[in-house]
Amino acid sequence: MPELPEVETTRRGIIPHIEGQIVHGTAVRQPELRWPVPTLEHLTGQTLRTVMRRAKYLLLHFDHGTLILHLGMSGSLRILPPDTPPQAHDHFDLVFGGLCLRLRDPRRFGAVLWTDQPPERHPLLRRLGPEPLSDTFDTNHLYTTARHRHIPIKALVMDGHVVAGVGNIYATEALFLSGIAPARRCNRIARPRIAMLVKHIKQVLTKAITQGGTTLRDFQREDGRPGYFAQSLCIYGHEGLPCPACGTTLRARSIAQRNSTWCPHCQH
DNA sequence: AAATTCTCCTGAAGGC
DNA sequence: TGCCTTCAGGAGAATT
Repeated sequence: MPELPEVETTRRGIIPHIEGQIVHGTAVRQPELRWPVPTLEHLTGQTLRTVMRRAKYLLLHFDHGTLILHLGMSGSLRILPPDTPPQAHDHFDLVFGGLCLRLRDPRRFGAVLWTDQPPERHPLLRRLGPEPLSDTFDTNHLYTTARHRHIPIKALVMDGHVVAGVGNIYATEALFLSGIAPARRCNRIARPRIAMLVKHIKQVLTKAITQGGTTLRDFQREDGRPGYFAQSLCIYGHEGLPCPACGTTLRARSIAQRNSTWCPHCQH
């Protein structure tokens, strides 16, 4: 499932192919994604200036507005020859000279939206928390937020309004590396431990980006390759297997509607 | 206000 | 072998 590192990997993969290119055409085969896909004929003839990322949203900037893409649970973007026949779940194309940017999303939790406003003002982006890899996401921010909340720390870290783009995989890993149990109430964690958590969130996201993200099932890079961070995961999806640190059998339960793996010996 | 539950969808896995 | 049921999962919307 695409989380921040997968989206960033996708961004870096597509940039060399499409930045500065002129849109020759668009195709919408499935307009019913998470929200209806708008008509995009007005993009024809427009130059794609830059591709940015905010949380798990990709922002394709044109002179008159921004195309906002979200990969949802199962989405991926591919760079393909323009005459490549679409397959099932290939919902959306942006055709440039000599290549095609194609969105595939079997579960259709993804989104394609257009805004002619600065994207940071868009309702979906306006209330997002700081980027986890930016300096504004620091111990102070997470600790002061955590002090006033009464939810499990894992739910707090996965709340995009607290910190943007940390999903289930990387929250699970960062909590393990920090020795904090995912179900622990976030206002009952001492500041030095929150500092460790901030450090490990940045560390695990950064490392995952260098590996091209995590491919569990669906995720593909723009050229069809998988990401290779799955082999670096310490405990995500490893319930029933021994903890890599102490050998205790890893357990899993649902926290805030998300499956959560943890080591009952290492994490408190 | 904050916390919790509901919802969208498909493919995979499990049961019989 | 095959059909039916169950469920994961991002995140906004609805509800408490």
